[in-house]
Amino acid sequence: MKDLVSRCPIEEVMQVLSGRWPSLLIYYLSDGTKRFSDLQRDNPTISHKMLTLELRKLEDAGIVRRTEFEGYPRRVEYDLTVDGGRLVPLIDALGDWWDGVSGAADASPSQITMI
Amino acid sequence: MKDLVSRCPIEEVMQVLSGRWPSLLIYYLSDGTKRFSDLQRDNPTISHKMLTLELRKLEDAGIVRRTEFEGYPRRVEYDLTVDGGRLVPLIDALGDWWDGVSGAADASPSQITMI
DNA sequence: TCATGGTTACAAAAAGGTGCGTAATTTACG
DNA sequence: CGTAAATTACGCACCTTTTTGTAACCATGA
Repeated sequence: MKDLVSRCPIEEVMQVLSGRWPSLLIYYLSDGTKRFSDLQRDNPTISHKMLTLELRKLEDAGIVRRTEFEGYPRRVEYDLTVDGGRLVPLIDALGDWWDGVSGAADASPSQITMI
Repeated sequence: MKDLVSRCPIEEVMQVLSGRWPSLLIYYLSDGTKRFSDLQRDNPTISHKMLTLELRKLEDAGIVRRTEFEGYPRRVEYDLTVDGGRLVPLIDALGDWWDGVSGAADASPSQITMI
């Protein structure tokens, strides 16, 4: 994990968090341990391919822990690592920030200023 | 701006911040007002096209303000809006979090637990 | 003609969806 | 009793869609 190549940590985090799913999966997992099928139910529009790929990516980044149990049918559980847990409030803060962004700001669209 | 469709603010922010460039551009702009060509210099690997597209997206999101000046050759300045400025510490926090993520965590890769 | 900040059209690359196959055991059925 | 189906979490191949890169073109006025 954390084998991304970049000088800038911000560039690296965004590499992990970019896209539609990572933050959502982290959000759902902040709820507690989930199985693959739980996450599928939580988000019905994600394909099973994407779900595995994204979970793998989050695991590699050290955000999610994957635990496989012996038995049949197969059982795999996912939960946030400690680091992953620490990420949650930061993502929440982004959501709050967005809520605070003035939607009425389009009062000044690309103005032309002369000097 | 802010005409994204989603119930979840987190999904919406990520729609804006996802990708390689948004956070970088915000970072460079947190430095102060920049011109198009300054941003090109700041990030030599972004294509001309991407730079305009990304700046446009950030402008639409209310993060970046674009100001066009009369004169020749043409002059356009970009800077962060107040909202954009408030976003900077949040992005920084993500970077700091990433720095703190234990890279040694691959000690426990996809363990198999039996019951 | 140059520089600045774009736009547009086309091509390449990356992301994403769909459907099939698989493992190993239990349950269901004739 | 023999066997077929169901179950869960994927991997893989193929195909479509989206994103991004490349390059060319445009306007301005000194």
